[in-house]
Amino acid sequence: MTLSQIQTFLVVSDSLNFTKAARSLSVTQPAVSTQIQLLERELGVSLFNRIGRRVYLSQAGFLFRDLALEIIARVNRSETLLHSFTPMTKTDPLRIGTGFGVPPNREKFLQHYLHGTFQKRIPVKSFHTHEATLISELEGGHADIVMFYRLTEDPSPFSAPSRFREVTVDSAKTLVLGSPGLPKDRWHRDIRILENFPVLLPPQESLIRRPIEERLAKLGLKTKLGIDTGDVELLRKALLSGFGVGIFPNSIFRKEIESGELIGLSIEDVSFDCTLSAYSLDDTDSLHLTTKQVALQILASHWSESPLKEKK
Amino acid sequence: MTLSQIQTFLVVSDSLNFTKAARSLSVTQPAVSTQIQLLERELGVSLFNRIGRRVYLSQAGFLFRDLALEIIARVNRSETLLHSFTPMTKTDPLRIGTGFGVPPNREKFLQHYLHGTFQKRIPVKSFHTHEATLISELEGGHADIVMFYRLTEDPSPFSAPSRFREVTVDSAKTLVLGSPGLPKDRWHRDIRILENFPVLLPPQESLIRRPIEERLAKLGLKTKLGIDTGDVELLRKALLSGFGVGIFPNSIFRKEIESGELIGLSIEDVSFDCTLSAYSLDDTDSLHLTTKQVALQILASHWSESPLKEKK
DNA sequence: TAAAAATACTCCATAGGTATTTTAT
DNA sequence: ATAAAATACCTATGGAGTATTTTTA
Repeated sequence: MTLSQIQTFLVVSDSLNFTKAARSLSVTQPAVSTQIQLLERELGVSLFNRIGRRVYLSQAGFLFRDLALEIIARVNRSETLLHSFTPMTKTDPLRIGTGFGVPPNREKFLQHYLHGTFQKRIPVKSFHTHEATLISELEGGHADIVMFYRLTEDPSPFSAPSRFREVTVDSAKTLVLGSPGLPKDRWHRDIRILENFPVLLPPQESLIRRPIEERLAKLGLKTKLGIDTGDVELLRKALLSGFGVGIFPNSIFRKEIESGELIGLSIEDVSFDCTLSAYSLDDTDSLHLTTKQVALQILASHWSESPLKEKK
Repeated sequence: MTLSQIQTFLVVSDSLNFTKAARSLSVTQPAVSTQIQLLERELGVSLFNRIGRRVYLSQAGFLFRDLALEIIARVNRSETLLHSFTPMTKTDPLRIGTGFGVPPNREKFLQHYLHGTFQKRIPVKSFHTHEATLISELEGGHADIVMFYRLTEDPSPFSAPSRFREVTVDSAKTLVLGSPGLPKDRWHRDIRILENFPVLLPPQESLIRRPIEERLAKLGLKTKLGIDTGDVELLRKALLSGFGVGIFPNSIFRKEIESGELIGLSIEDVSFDCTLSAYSLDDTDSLHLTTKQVALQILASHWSESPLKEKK
């Protein structure tokens, strides 16, 4: 399929006349015939019914027409948008706020890409705080990008979602995590284990804390809550020391799980999908991309795949 | 711009590496270079920043990426959709209901196209009734397609709009219409003329009656309402005889306006845009087009342009 | 008989390949 | 010195044109 075939199809579908279509496309009639035939052969359907010397759109043709219109509309939009594009020159520092479990100190990685994109040095300032604070920071215009974990099926935590652009930086599953050092006979897939150990949870202000607690309450489990802190380092040490088990998004402890230092059990009753999302103000209406949008894209496309490959 | 260029761009924008992209596209690196260069030249922007031997998406590249993804998604959807397409064989008669001002008796015209599309005779039954009745006919499943005029800026009159597919068959403007035979000195653009003649309006049940009356009320005009009927033939005769002036969508009396038998004045205060819409149950979820959807498309694409050309 | 689509065949533009150069790490 | 993109040049595929045939209204 080629764009010129799609365009030819659309013109023919308007006039229902190969000769007229050829004229308005400034080609000859056999050229139109051939292109439509190639398109039909490739799609495996007749787009037009040729009855006598009359031409009608077939059922498949009607189906294709809507999609073809959408394709051409986007091609034209690309052309007008990019043709009138002048790159922005903003060099303000980019303020990135991160919530619970989001690895800090990615400035270097991001700066690298920002430089490649803007061909200009754009400094990055990042800070780490509670989700609730983060959200108001973004809404108040004090941060350009914020990132935090949230339950995948929950709606966006923003009151005016359309103003903010969300990109998924990483997807994770909440897992019950424990040290392999825990007594073998108790460390199995039985949900009851949660009653026999201290249970470490994300901090109160985290957006994934409530769904976890709701699940635990629904199961009627009497868990002994251990540490309730946002300090991931502390939680990591507690888990590794065998102090207890924890319920966290797996990506926070991905390295430990991969190396076997921690084992994660995906127990249906308490685990759910969550998403590491980044938000920024949505400026797609304006002609030019803003730094934050580009940074968002960079975060989304490179964070989980190979976030550290540029560090070496 | 070609689809293969767009696809190449997307692969390169993922890997940010021409050589790797070339490998996964099964072409050579110079081929990728050339295609990206051609694309950039055509769009008039750099899509990638080549810094040293590193490649980064430029601002314009990020802008284009979203559109490119949408284009390719639709191309792929076309291919899967049409490849698994088997034409439907339904031959039930198509029940079309029309409201005020919609020319009846287009069965022959539609049947012609339906036959061309389905290569099978599909009978059409049409009936003419009040808008309110039409809507409940469609919702009750007693009509396949209904058509009526409505104010363009008004929302769809259906309670569950998502269930129904709307296509615009024609666009019109309500005009103050009068015969050229009316006394010259009174027949001008002064809105006050409406107080000195009987004013013919669309019937009560029509969806465009209320907006017209609201405008007249807003202007505080004391109009003498003449005939209140849905019979277009009667209204036409009343207008042509110079009995009074009327306020109707121009397309109802398009022929008379073009021939000069009637003159239409676009007086800002009372005229507004309206739309001749056709609705049917939206079945786009299912793989196959239904007869009514194809008929909708036919109506939309051929009604206003050349509705009668097949009659000769 | 005329008008429209399909077919046959030729030609040329362009996409892609090979070999090489340039550039930066 | 090596790895990656750009360039130069060549080849071949395929799209478009011309001439002709087929079909039907």
